[in-house]
Amino acid sequence: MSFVKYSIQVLRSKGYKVTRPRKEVLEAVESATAPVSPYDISRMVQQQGKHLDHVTIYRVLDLLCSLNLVHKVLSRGGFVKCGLLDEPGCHRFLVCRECGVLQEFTDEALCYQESQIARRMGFYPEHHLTESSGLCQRCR
Amino acid sequence: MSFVKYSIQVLRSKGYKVTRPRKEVLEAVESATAPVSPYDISRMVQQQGKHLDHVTIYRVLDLLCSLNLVHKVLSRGGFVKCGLLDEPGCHRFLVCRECGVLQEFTDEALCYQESQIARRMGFYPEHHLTESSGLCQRCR
DNA sequence: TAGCAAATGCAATACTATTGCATTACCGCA
DNA sequence: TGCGGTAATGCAATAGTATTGCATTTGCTA
Repeated sequence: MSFVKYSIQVLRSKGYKVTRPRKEVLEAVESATAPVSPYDISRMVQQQGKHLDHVTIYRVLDLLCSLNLVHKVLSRGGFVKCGLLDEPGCHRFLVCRECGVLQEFTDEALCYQESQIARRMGFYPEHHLTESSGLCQRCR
Repeated sequence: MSFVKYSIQVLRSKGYKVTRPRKEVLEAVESATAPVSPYDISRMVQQQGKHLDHVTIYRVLDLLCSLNLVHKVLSRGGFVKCGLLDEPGCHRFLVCRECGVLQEFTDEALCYQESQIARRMGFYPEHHLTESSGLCQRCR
């Protein structure tokens, strides 16, 4: 099932309305390989002759993040669709510093070790943020 | 040796001038346990009856980052002094979501594993960004 | 299809970040 | 210690990013 369709299902199942703005944000994120900012999305929508207020885009992205349908990539200041919709746990990213292309993966062992170290230091971890920057195969 | 003194040494050794603004930014960062933003620093300096232009603060922080004397903590949008000045390699952070207090550590094994996985996925990693959020002992 | 609550759009505003250029002040050298 | 050259700063202007409150619209249920 496509990212957009799956997301719409999730929205409905949680009681959120499926609106035109939400669908368009989903489609914009779906079509992107690299992280896109709220204003990127605004421009993408405009290029199709439509319009979305940027405030709406911010709010939609917030919601999608809270539902784990998209991730915020801090090192890029942008958002990507979640590439592992069915896999829970800690998601990690490889981001190409040249083209911004993104690959997503999880690794339970790594996540476990990280938590162990944190706890040994008296810290109670809830969420790990991991973004590796470097070069993708193409840009190399 | 204190963070400020060490940093001044590094600045000199690389041919950078040791100026009043640079010293004040270093002192502000030194005194903070949680990440501080450029404008935070601006306010801290003002509370001492002094003044620094925010543009200068941005530039100083850029420089200090490039010298690995401070780190930018993306999940907080702020900067902290490097807590492991003598240890090279990949630095990781535990950030308390309540009070923002930060602990820094490195772990070669983790870093190595991360790189291995990345390479197996056709990616050439250069830098790992890891920030775990959760609760510190006090806030728990 | 009518009504309600959720969601959007708009306006205003605050915060964050960057650039170019004139002026200042740090540092090496006499 | 004082001077000159250059790196660094401050200022002004501007662009980009993010948030809030409120009136209006729209999706969804009955």
